[in-house]
Amino acid sequence: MPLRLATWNINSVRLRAPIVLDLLSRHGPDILCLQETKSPVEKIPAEVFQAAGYTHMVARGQKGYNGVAILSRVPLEDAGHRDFCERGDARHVAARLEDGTLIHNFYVPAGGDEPDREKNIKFGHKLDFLSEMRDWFHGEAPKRSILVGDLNIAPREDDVWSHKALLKVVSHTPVEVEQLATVQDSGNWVDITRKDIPEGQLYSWWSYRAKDWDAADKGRRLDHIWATPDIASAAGASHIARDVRGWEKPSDHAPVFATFDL
DNA sequence: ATGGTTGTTCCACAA
Repeated sequence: MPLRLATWNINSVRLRAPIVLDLLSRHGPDILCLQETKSPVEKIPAEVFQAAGYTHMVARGQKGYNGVAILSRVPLEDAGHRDFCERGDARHVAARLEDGTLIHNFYVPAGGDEPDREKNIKFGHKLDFLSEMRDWFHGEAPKRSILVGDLNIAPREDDVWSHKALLKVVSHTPVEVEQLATVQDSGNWVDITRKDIPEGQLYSWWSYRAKDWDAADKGRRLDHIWATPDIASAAGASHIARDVRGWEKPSDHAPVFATFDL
């Protein structure tokens, strides 16, 4: 059975419930992982998604910031979460499918503006979060696992509109790119999007601040789908739905898709 | 070098 999976930083699930429904009806993923829901779990309009066939939800939330949720039309169970950096932030949740496949949904800290942990504690928090991910996966040796989310790092030169212009911009600095590589190595994670689309510019986020995001096209690939090697070969059909960035009242992120023949 | 936009909450802050 092919499993169609999507990840999308929704930037308020309550405000954007209508376009979540549009995405579900037009693209019909089996599982949709959301980040920046910005809502306590009990205030997520789960009944609206249930009515559309997405009868399962695993989520963590808090008031105003962060928040992650997994909506599914196939059965899955809550597989817990980890409180990275012990701040009580809702930035990770995991779910297990009936066949045992584990799905991690992450919202990595954005890291502020200044890429220097001495001057900017948010950047330090981002690096510490990534170190904890690395150490955790190093100990876990994940199997049959999928990791998705807004990792807030665009690792490759062709994951940003200008490598040179962004070398000192948080999300594409060498220290972050190296740190993300250590996370990837620690779990033997395969970048599924780039396995399927190895060549060319690829973005999943465009700032709200650009006056014409589509024409300027100053994007970054911040949203990722990874998998462990035992199921990476079963993955395909990767796609970033760029057009969604142009919908009514859009998120600044576009959803990323992949299919797994599990 | 600067300012540009959006969302939530409370009278800023985070992205």
